[in-house]
Amino acid sequence: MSEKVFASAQEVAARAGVSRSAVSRTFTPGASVSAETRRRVLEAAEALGYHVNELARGLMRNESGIVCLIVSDVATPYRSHLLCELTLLLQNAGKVAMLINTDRSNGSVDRALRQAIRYRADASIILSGMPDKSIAQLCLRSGQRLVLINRDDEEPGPLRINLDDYEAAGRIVTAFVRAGCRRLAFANSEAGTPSLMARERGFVAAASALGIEVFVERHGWTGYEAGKAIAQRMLTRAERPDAVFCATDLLACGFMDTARHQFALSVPNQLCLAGFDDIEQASWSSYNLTTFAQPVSAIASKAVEWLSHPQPEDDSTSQGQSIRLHAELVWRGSIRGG
Amino acid sequence: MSEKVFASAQEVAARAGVSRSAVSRTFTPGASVSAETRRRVLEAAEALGYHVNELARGLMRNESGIVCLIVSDVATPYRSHLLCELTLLLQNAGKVAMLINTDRSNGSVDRALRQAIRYRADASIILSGMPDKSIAQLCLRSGQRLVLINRDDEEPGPLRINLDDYEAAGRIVTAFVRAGCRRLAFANSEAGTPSLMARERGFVAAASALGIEVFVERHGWTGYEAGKAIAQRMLTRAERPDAVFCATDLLACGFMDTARHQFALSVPNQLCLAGFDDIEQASWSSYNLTTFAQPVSAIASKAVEWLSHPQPEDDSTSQGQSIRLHAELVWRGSIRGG
DNA sequence: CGCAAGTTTGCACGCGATTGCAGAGATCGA
DNA sequence: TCGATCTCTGCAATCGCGTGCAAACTTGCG
Repeated sequence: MSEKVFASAQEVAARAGVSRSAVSRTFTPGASVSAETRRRVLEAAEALGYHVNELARGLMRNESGIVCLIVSDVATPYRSHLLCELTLLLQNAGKVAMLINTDRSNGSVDRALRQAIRYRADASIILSGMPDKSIAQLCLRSGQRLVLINRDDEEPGPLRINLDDYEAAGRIVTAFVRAGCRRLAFANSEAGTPSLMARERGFVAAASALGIEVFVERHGWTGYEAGKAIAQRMLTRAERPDAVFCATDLLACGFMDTARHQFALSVPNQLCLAGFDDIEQASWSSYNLTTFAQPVSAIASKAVEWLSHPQPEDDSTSQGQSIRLHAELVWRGSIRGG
Repeated sequence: MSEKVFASAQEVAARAGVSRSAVSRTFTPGASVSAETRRRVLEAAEALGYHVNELARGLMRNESGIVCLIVSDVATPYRSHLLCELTLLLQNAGKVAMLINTDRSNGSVDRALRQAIRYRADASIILSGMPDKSIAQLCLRSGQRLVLINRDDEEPGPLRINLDDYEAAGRIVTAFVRAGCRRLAFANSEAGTPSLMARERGFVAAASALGIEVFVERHGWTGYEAGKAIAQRMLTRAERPDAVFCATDLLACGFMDTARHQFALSVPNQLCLAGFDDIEQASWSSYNLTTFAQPVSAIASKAVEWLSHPQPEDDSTSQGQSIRLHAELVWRGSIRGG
């Protein structure tokens, strides 16, 4: 890694018999170079195996082309799906994605953002966890764009993309009731992220409006295992629920498996279930889960679009923009009727 | 992105009343600075919100700290798991991961590697797809480390990490036969990657050694849907197989679902199944799939270890190293007996 | 106190690029 | 033929940092 290995613009210039500036201009779209010069430069570059050094370019331009993706639980279906979509769009926009994996410990998002700053990332997209306000401020002050996905929050400055979690949760109550269910329950994790809590509140509120009280259980992390554990508890209660809304598809899968294989309950005949995210597994025929679809592509494209276009921040306070997307109900077979 | 926003080492030096070199040395581990100077520098840095510019540093050091991860099908369980593990280890090693998604475009691995070169990545880890030989050569010549995971290939130079796919496939034949199965089949995708083909060859060979002919079907991409489609075809044949080895867990899940829900077959009573990868879903109780575990952590740590340590390339020909890891059979409930 | 050895520190150069500025040609109309 | 205008091109400054080298300072010991 120590010996010099790459041809520099200098050497290309020498070989092509032009100045270094000419080389630079050849590789800068929209710069003024004559066709002849350009040809000779390209030829020399090819011969020498020249590749623009983005580090140096970023240094001068004050724009690295790097976008940081800050995310925990990368291996989770929903997260990896979003990640996939984002990287694809970023690449198309001529940016490059730097992936920072945060665990759930606190302070790890801050470390990630600091890393982003050190590489002078043009922007950061936060898929999980919340940055400390001071760090977020630092990012913003330093001209870095910040996008928060599904982290509803009043932090000023960044772009915030959220779903209508609250309303969606209300809609599923209707579906449950229409299916004849009366003993409603909500399965949540202890994570307590804004979107999860919004789903819970929306569900409870809508049920309450119909005079139904919801049994809420929060347990563990937002995964399959937690779903099993919650089912374990809920289904052994005297007053067993006949409809459960799980805050997440993973929870729902775990719940359904335990309900069927351990309690021999038939879904949806004896128990109605719904989830949220519409991960791939929800459509697998073993689950066939009715759920809400995260508009992953829309989320990703909104984010990238906002990063690419010098967004209209003429808005006086530069208070940041907030986008609210719709989570569509995907009707499958885990609720009666339909 | 245009106005200058960050404090430079220069300004920190001024505020601390020292030279710029002192600042630089303070942030360079192992450099010679007195405790007093260091303190004043750190204080000034804190006050000014100074953060080392890794772009500039990388420029000087000829070592960016960037490692490129080149991968397709990011949203797939196995890939995202590996990705997760890799980024975590890279971060611990003080490197940073640049994610390049090679979906939906051909020649994209080459473009990706070129991108890696332009950012002067210290190394690239290729999880999918094969680079053009000439590009790979370019990477190597330019001092970039190259790691190929599960792309068995005789390309010289890089580190190659592979599993004992061939032997593993042989072991599952034994298990099937012991369970009393005689009509063996192999479900593969058309992808034809080295590891998939090795599994197929190993399976066919081991069966053939026992005088059993294997029915092989290749179809579609390596996912759930392909598994369903293959099951559809295989199970409508006159001579229906009683044991199927799927090249991938995703294929196996699709296969199992179709076998059960559409052909009303009982697994493992009427049909034995096995997969490969040990994705999370394989352990879900709806599938409870017997499969081979990819040693994901081991793969990741081998890769990162090799990148971090100036590996012993004193090996005369610098022919590249090849690591072969063991895929352990995880026995669950989709094969009779055990 | 004097000198050798060791520790810090500052200077100045280089890394590989972009870009404002001004000069050199080229084109064109009168 | 002569400016005037326009297109190219090279010069040199700059971005933020690392590091060899030599000067300055500190320390220890006789």
